[in-house]
Amino acid sequence: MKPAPSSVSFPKLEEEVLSSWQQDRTFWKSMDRTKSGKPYVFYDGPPFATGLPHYGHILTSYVKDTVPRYHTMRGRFVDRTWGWDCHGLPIEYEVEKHLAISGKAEIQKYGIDKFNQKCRDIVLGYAGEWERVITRIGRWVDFSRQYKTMDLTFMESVLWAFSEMFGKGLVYESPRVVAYCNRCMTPLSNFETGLDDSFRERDDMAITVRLRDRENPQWSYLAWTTTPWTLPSNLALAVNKDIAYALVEVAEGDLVWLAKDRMEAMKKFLPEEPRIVEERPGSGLIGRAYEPLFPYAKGERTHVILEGAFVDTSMGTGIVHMAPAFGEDDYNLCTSEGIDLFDPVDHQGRFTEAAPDWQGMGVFEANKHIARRLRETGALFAQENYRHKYPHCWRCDQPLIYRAISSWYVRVAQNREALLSCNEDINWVPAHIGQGRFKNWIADARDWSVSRNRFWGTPIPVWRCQTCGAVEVPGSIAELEAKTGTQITDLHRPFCDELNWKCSAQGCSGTMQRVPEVFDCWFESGAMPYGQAHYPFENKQWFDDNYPASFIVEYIAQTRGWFYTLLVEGALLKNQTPFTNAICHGVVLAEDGRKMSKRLKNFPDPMEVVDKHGSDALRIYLLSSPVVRGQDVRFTERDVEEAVRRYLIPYWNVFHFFTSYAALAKGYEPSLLTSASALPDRHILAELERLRKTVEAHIEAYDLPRCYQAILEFVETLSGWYVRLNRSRFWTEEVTDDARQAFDTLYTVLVESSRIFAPFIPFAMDHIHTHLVGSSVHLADWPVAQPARDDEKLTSEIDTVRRIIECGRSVREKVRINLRQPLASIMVAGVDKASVEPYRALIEEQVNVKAVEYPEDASAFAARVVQLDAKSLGPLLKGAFGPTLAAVKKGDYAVGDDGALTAAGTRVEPTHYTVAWEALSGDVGVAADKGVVAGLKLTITPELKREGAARTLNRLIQDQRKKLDLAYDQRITLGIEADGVWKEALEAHLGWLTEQCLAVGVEWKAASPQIEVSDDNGSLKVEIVAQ
RNA sequence: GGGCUUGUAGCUCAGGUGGUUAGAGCGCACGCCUGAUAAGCGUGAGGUCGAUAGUUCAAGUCUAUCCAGGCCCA
Repeated sequence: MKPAPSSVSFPKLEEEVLSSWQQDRTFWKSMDRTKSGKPYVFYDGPPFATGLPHYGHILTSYVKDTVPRYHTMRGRFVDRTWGWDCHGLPIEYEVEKHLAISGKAEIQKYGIDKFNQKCRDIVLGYAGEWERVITRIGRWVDFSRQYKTMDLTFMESVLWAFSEMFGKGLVYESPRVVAYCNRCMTPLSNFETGLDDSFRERDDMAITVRLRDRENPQWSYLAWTTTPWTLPSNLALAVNKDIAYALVEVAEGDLVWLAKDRMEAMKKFLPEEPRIVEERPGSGLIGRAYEPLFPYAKGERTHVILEGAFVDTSMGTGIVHMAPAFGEDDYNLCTSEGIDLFDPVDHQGRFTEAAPDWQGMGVFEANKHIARRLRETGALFAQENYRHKYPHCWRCDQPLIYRAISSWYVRVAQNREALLSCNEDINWVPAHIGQGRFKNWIADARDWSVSRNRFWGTPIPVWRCQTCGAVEVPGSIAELEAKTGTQITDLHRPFCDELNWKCSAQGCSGTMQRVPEVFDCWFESGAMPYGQAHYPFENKQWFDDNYPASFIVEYIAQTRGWFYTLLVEGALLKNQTPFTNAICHGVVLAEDGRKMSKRLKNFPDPMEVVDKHGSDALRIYLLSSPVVRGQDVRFTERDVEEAVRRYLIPYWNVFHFFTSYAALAKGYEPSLLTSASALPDRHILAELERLRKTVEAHIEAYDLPRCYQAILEFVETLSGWYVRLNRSRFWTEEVTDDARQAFDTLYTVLVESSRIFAPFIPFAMDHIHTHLVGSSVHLADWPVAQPARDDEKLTSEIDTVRRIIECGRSVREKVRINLRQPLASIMVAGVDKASVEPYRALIEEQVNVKAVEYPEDASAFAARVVQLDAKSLGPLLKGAFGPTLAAVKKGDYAVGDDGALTAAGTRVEPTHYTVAWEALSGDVGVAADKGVVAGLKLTITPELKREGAARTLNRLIQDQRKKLDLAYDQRITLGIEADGVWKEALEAHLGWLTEQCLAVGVEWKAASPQIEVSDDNGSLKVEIVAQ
């Protein structure tokens, strides 16, 4: 056994372990040795490679590494392939920036083929950086078999998924109101409009218009809007049936309706003392028809008052103008009422010939012209400036509009029950996600718009006959090739757009042409289980055998993202949840509690933290924090350092201790043992067994913080208790039976605990395990259960002994009697003598007392306290329990001959109380801890005083030896001049002292002393001469 | 406005099924260096458990309301 260095740089150690992993192909070996094991399937959500990995990715990666490492050690085959998300607007935006172009028109002018090629060129731009970072932090994942969402095989599986859904009648095309950028000529996803800064203050013109009732020319309805340009598209008004509306006289014979609650807000446009002619609830207005403001829109059921539950009185007039082409509520309400859209605005946001008065005019420009026209016709009731938050395009900064755009939908809403039932099969960590946020989200899931009017993505595989409108949705490349007779090597636009074939409808000679849209990249990530396996074109059996996955992990926002899209596609395609366990982690915030921001530089670079403290420390810090329970965490470098100090260093020191002394012990060859006979050895093995059980239970429940807590407690017991107390057993060159057992015990504990720690602290544990055993810990099996090591009695006895010792230390600290000063005895109460007695010598040594006593009558240092058994007595006594407890606490009770206790007039049977002890208050010589009371006899007899002085003298000499830089085995002679207690101490303990400090001779003269003391003990001079 | 979530020591956090005296680390104070470890060890001070009301013999824990923060939805 080679001795390990006493200290180590963990980042450097990690680099060495990394290179050994690389050299020995350790990851591949671990896959190889489990390849016949039962698969443990985990799905890896693909990230975009357009930016560098940040703490969130690193956190997710740690979880994605730790859990599979554990299951690998349990013999499961955990395939881990990397994936990349390649498609979508973020990539397109990067390319637009790069090419200095913006918007669909410019992209089309530039050429879709060239544009998409650029996307392909940059999409893996940071892939190398990612691989470097992921590798450095110690995540094992196969980069050589990575899947990409832009692979032909992946895209084919996406086609299959969509076509499958189409075949089940789960797909339809429909307009929907979305945020739209006139300049980029594309809708924006809610992800994009949700970006910081996209909602900004903007001043708009808010106008209130009057719309005249068709039957009663005296009546008008007041409607308020901040988008006058939508008024030419007005098709209806909406009121809330429960709100009170007032008919107010504004001039002779001129009556207007508005919500009564809004009169105050509108008062400057109303007469000073408005006369309410009539009041009605909204239900009394529903169905009335009014005169259109503009003559453009024609329709049968248009220009009537509808009921809108969304109408409230927080702004406007309580009567809402409905332009179904330009508002979500408007659209939903009007379509449900059978009113068709009227959309006189083109893709660039300009009025078309459908609104001839404004044709060619941009909508924002049109606002003031429309207002002027309305003023001229008398329809303008009021006009104000209105400052509000308004969404802007995050790319070109133009204000967005809301408009109905045709889109392809997956029917989610009508399948909510299926989603909910799938959700019941998922174990969520934390559990509230599954019953709260996620469940609520799917409980009112809406149909999912899966198409985007863009370029870089998997094409929506819908071909439509240009003549008769027939639709075909091919679900495979083979099908497409058969129809077109061309070989397909790329499905991206524009190649897929060029694929046509003759319509097969009877009597139709039209051409089947693909619709222009591509998929929302979320549809592709939700199809990841199929795409990565190229299901069902390949790996069909494997997939069917291994669906659903056991485990996935992502951050909490993905309840609306990947968690959701996976579930939707799994439920619709497989009628089964795609994953059965999900860890939902929180967000890593900056130390100041805000989001991490590169601009603010409020966080340290992750790789610098890794270089400084190591990846193990970062992993420990993150995975032991509440962030893996779905809460947010404020990143603190201090706490990463703390992980090094609390976990790594103490464990390393134990390792160093073992290897150093094992190297000195002649002929010692370490071997693993299953059990030991010596008490301390049995104890630490019992603790080891408990550790294994605890960690196993928690990791199986996907509770990572509790695993780390168990690890920490074990490290503390091993280092602070077992090694500290058993050191002397290892100081031997001769390997006695006891020494061998101590060595083998510690060896066993180190080997097995390093295996238990391995998934959680993979670098350091591999180094240590390899040093001890000669092979990687990640190629080892998880330790098997050792029920024989279990010993609850022993562990609880040791707990008591530790308490006694701590009480002793506490007393000494309080009364300022140094541990070097021996005392006569420690008196103990509140413990079972028989279970403590075996540890008598240990207590005496640790507390530095001559005896341990268990006085029959402990009243000298401890007070009797009766402890009522609240759990059994409470329900029995009910209301009498409180007073009884209070009386007992005051000491106001009596115990009868039969052992029954009476307090506050209540009789308590002996089975309902126990007697414990607490420290006698005011006695400084006593300390108590959880029922254990210990008192020290503080009287220092002259004899004890001499012994204490001798020990102090020894310390002084040893101190001086060190100052003189003497070797451990350097012999010395002492020159001493002493009087008082010092002298007495020397007389009594000279033999002991010379032995302790390796003195071969003593002279009672100190000509040039290095030590000079003068205190209560007298005066002392000591001279040390090396021999 | 609705949903979820958090509120426990100066700071960061633990606290199955209600039970008498609420725990840990950091920080702070004090003490301890010859035998694995000063990147260490020990001891101690520090808390009306966000507020109020309720249920109960008994509430940090259960219920309701409110206050404050976070995330999401509208």
